[in-house]
Amino acid sequence: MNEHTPIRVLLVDDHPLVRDGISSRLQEEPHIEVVGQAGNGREAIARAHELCPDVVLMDITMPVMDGLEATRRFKAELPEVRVLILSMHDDQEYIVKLMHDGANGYVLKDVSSDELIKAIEAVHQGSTYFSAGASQSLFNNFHGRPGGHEPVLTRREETVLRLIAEGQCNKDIARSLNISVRTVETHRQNIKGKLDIHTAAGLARYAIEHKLVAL
Amino acid sequence: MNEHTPIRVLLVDDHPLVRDGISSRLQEEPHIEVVGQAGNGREAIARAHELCPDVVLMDITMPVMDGLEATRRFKAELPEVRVLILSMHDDQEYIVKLMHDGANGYVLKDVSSDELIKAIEAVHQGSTYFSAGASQSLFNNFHGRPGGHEPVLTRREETVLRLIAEGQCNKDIARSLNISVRTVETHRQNIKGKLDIHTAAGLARYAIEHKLVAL
DNA sequence: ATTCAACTCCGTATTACTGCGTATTTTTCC
DNA sequence: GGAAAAATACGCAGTAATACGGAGTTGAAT
Repeated sequence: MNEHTPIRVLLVDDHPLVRDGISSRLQEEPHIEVVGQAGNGREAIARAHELCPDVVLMDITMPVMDGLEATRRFKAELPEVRVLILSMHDDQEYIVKLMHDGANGYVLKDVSSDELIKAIEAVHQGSTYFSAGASQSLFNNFHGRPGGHEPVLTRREETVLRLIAEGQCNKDIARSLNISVRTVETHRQNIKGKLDIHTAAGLARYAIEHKLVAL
Repeated sequence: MNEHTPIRVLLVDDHPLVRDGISSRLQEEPHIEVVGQAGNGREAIARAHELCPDVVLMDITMPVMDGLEATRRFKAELPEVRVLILSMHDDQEYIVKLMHDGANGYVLKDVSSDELIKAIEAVHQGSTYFSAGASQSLFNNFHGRPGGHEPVLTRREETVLRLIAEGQCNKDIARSLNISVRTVETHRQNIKGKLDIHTAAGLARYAIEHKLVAL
């Protein structure tokens, strides 16, 4: 990297304390300059237009506009800006979506600040950076199970699962979907078989975890 | 506060990056010294025994041992240590529980680092500190509903609910808690009565919604 | 036209859970 | 120390869900 012009970083996280902290740590590095901060995606884009940062270090979960949407906007409006995602969640689904939307790297919040700095340098140079946990996830997802070990539910099964997770009993579900209770039972059985989950509560948990239902 | 002996702070958060950041920021204050860090509650207690910090700055959600349990342990084993909770969630239930367990303050992660420093100073002096959002919550909780329309589960019921939401069946729960299946059934019954929820899936949903279980 | 997966429905036997009741022992609190 | 709340335990009739099994229909693949 160029020692004479520091890497200009825009910090985006909805927690000022976390921003302040990371900012404070990054300022210790002479070749990195935190040129601004933002508390959500919309702010981030506005500030980026003013500040022309090299790298945007962005959290995913934020109010107003989250990291996913913001990444899309960045790639549309300011494609020259490198987007480095900083997330708490080692979540394949997120990672895949984000990379698809043009993010240049993904770093878990449980890395050291040294590794974060390496990541910033890497994406600034044009590389793509994944922290250890994240790349592991991706690898598993793409290569580990070609057929997809993730049991995939059919559309109908997913619908039924959603209703179960909403707290409806089989009778209610049958009425909702205009099918017989027996059919609902069969779906339920098949779902449990596929997911290897054997209680209704477990199914609800699964559904929420996989974002089939909102809370 | 005494300018000659800095406030000794132990930083507890499961994200090294967040720890590093906050640590870096706190070190800028001459009257505060970060004497150590820990990644979960158990580590925190071990380190506290070695380091004798004045203030423990602790996250709630952590692996191995979370902030709630850790706070209880601190108050039992090291009552002279002041515990300042640092949380992302402006959640009445958490706050009430924590204060009951002896925490000395509660700061949301969306405060500025300046306010965090004030909070550390306050609890070190023996005061109790709430960040703006948190105290607002408490106020609402105590005054808004005198009778308390929110159905409150007992500790045991909460435990049972947690296990249900984790997908265990009554038999498993009974074994886990060393009580009879009938008793679990009774708890389940009482929980459903209090919450007016009538399916296991609904209970799981409730538990997740109210952060009794992690996903 | 055949094949396949998804969706639908059912029988039977078993197990799990519900709803309602009661009762004893701890804990907690004043 | 005594009242109140919580936790524990049990009975029992009834309902819901599970775990097996089998089977007919439909629509898309092509």
